[in-house]
Amino acid sequence: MAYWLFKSEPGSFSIEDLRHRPGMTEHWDGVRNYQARNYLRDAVKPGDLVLFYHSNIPEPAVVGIAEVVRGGYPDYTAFNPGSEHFDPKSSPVSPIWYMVDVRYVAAMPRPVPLEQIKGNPLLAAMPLVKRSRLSIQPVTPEEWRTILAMGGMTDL
DNA sequence: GCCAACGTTGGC
DNA sequence: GCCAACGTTGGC
Repeated sequence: MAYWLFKSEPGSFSIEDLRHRPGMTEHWDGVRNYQARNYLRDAVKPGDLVLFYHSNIPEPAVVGIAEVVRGGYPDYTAFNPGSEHFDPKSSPVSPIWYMVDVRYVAAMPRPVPLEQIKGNPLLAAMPLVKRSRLSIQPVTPEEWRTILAMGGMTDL
């Protein structure tokens, strides 16, 4: 079982969107970066837990927890010319892009803002802190525990 | 809205 | 295969 951090712009998909569809799984699609793709295709597995991060807003923050319910499979939005994520180079026979499915687990009692994450020496090695734009990134068990504690979640 | 970081594209 | 140009991400 592994831990991850997934970024999303809340304007397109937020923890609230996930929370308001109880029991439903959501496709985490549209990832169009090779390093992130490799994680989705090869490493993200059912049962893994995810820090849900809101990016590109005045106070970016970790806002909740999701669980992976299906590991990497071809991102079919790449096959659809009508999709904003369409990629003519990807096809069902040789897909380039991958997606996973997640379900809602919890919202943080207190969102953990990027500013606090940057201020915690235990979290200094996170790609997030090192100004990486990577939208799917691994999280160590220690980082996971630290961020959950900062967010007031003691029971996960 | 700006712009730094950095990934991708394409000419050579 | 290099690298300049270009596009995107995402913090501020």
